[in-house]
Amino acid sequence: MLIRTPADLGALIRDRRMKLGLDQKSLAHKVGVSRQWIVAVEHGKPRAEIGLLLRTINVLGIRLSADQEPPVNTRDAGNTPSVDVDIDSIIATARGKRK
Amino acid sequence: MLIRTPADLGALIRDRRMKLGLDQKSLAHKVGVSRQWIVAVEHGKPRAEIGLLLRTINVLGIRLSADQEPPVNTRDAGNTPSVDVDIDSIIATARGKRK
DNA sequence: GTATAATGTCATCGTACGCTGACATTCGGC
DNA sequence: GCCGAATGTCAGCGTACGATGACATTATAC
Repeated sequence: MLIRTPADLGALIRDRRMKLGLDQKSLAHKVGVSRQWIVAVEHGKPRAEIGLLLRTINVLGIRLSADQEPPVNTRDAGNTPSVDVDIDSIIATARGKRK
Repeated sequence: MLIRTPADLGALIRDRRMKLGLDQKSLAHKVGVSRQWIVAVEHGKPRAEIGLLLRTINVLGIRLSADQEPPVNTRDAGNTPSVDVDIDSIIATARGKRK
C-alpha cells in the first residue's frame, strides 16, 4: 500500500488492527498511548506525532519502506526530474544559485 | 530503505535533499515549514507532525509503501497474532521518559 | 584577510498536542 | 426489555509543537 497522506496511514492502521482482531483499547495499551489517540489517528489526524505512529505500525507488524518516486509527472509543463540526481542543481547550489 | 524510527526518516530526508542539491532553506520553503523544523526533523525529532513529514517526503519525490512484516518467528504456527513484539519494553520506555 | 552561504542553536510566543475522565451511541447477547 | 463491549466525542490540563528572529560556527569564494 502506498502512503501519501495521514488518512492513508489511518486507514492502514485500522485495517491491520482489525485483521489482527484487536480493539482500540488493547492496541492503545500495547503501543502505550490513549484510546482517544488511536481514534484520532485512524481518522487521519494530520498532526499526530511520528514517533507514536511508528511505534504503532511496529506493534501492528507493518513494514514501512521508502523508495524513490517512479517517473510520475502528470502535471507541470517544464521539467521536473525528481528522480535522477540532478547534477546541474548541485553545481548551481555549490556556486550560489540564482533563482 | 526501511523506516523504523524517526531517526531513519530524518536520515532519509537529509540524504534525498542533498542528492537533489537543495539546501535546508529552499526545502523548507517548498514544503511550507520553517528552516528550523527541517533541522530538527533531519536530526530525528520524534514528535514531529506526520502531516508535515508526508508533505516533505512528497516534495522530495520519496515514495512510502507499507507491507506486512515478513514472518520472522514461527515457533508454533497457529493463527496467533503473527507478530511478536516486545511490548513490555516498548511500553516501559514509552511510559517512563518523555524528553 | 573579508564576505557570503549553509547549518546549528537559543529564546519567546500562540496554538494544539496527548492524557484523563466522563458521557453518548451503536451494536450483539442475555 | 436490559446490559456490556466497542467506538466516538467532549472539556480540562500540563506540555511541547512549530514559527519567528537573532546569533554562533564552519566552510567556501573573493
